[in-house]
Amino acid sequence: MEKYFAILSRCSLFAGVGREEMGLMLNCLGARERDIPKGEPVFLEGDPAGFIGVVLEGAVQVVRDDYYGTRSVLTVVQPGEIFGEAFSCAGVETMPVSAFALKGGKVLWLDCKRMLTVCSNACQFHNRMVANLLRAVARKNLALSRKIQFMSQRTTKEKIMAYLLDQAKAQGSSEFTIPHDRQALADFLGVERSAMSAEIGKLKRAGILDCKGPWFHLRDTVEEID
Amino acid sequence: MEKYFAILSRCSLFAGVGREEMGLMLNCLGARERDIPKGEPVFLEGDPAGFIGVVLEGAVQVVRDDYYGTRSVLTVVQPGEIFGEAFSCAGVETMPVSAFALKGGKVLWLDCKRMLTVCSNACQFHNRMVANLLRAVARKNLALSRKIQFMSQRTTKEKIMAYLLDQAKAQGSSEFTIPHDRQALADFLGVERSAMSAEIGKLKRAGILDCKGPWFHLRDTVEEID
DNA sequence: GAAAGTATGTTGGAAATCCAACAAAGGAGG
DNA sequence: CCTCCTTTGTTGGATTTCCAACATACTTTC
Repeated sequence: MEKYFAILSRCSLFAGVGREEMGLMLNCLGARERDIPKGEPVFLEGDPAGFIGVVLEGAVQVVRDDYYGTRSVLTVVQPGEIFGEAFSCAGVETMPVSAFALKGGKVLWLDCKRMLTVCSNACQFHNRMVANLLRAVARKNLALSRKIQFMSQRTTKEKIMAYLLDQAKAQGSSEFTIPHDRQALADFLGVERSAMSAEIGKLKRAGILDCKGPWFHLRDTVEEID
Repeated sequence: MEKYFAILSRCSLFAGVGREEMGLMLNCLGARERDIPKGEPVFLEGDPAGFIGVVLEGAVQVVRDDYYGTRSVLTVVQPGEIFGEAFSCAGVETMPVSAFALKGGKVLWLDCKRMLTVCSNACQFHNRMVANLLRAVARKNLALSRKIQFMSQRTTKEKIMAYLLDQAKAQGSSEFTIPHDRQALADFLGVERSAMSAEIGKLKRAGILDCKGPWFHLRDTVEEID
């Protein structure tokens, strides 16, 4: 566990927690590590809720598949970020979504009930952690609002551009990489992969952007798009 | 303030708070009441964040308008429910959305910073309130996830049905009323009002549902839709 | 380095959406 | 009761998306 202190100290949940307290708190929260091979489920729809997951290595994709098999990508969770916390904090019995490892990696499982119940060991940190958790859940809320903003756009092109402009702003540069492959980006924006691919092609030919794989560059020329 | 105790005691924020503590807490949170006439803004995009609003009477619609004037309805807040909490708890400076009063009504403003800072008067309730707040933010998270689930459907008809099935489940009956008019429902689902209207017409003729204004009835016949 | 498998780009026709404009149905106010 | 105004339903053409199928990289594996 000690080797992941660098990751965990960047985790919003442990903001302001020192190395020595970290160990106590992880113990208090019933932390256990688990390896997930690439492509394998981290948890599945219907699994009992009540946990908070922390990505230590790799990346985790949270998805919801409907009756027809249409997949909706809710979010991609990177090392140091958490998942499952909203469902657990809301008090639902079972998870309404599934999650899969994009790359092989490690996740840390924390018991949400222990987090919300006052403990005897590290109470001075407990309140801080609940405040951290509150902030983390609120931020995830903002992320969902942004996703809704993208999906609210009328055309595929507008959805793509809204997402890319947001990414450029978030990463502070007109050059950036995204955490989705093309299929996942389409599932994230709620559009067809092939149609999206065609629109990206148009945007490239129009000189609006350049891209190669996960790398994008938004040009600052503002011209008419075909 | 006293006259709204019935409403406030049903507010998730004050779960488990008695009548006498309520007054202390409201004072502690810097609560102030405000009347909003029908159609007027409750707050506007760009206004400073840091507050939590509680609807006492009427209803508040939270929206986001993009460059082109396309409106996206994020949520409708009913009496006893709260709004603005996610943005304030996430620590953003200014509100990224606007809100308008659907009917004339009253809202209560609470200072979010005071809620997150330990006070001297009612500390035993303070921790409970932070826990309540966490649960409320997490639940709003679920509501956003459900909205995304509706919007992820490919066709307008599927979006409508997904929403109506969810409402029927939430209200525990195949007959129910929705808090949106047709334009707002379209803005909520991210579709065109006229196209939605046409699809609802088809569903009625197909015997899938019946509706009149905000009232809907989902029939349990499962037949092919034209 | 060849082969198999995966990811991405491209295309064409069918289907659905968008948009604008109008018709019809209600409600509010005089 | 009438008029004005808002909301809801309807229609048709232009646009866009969806879907399936295929072509072309790029990766991985042996």
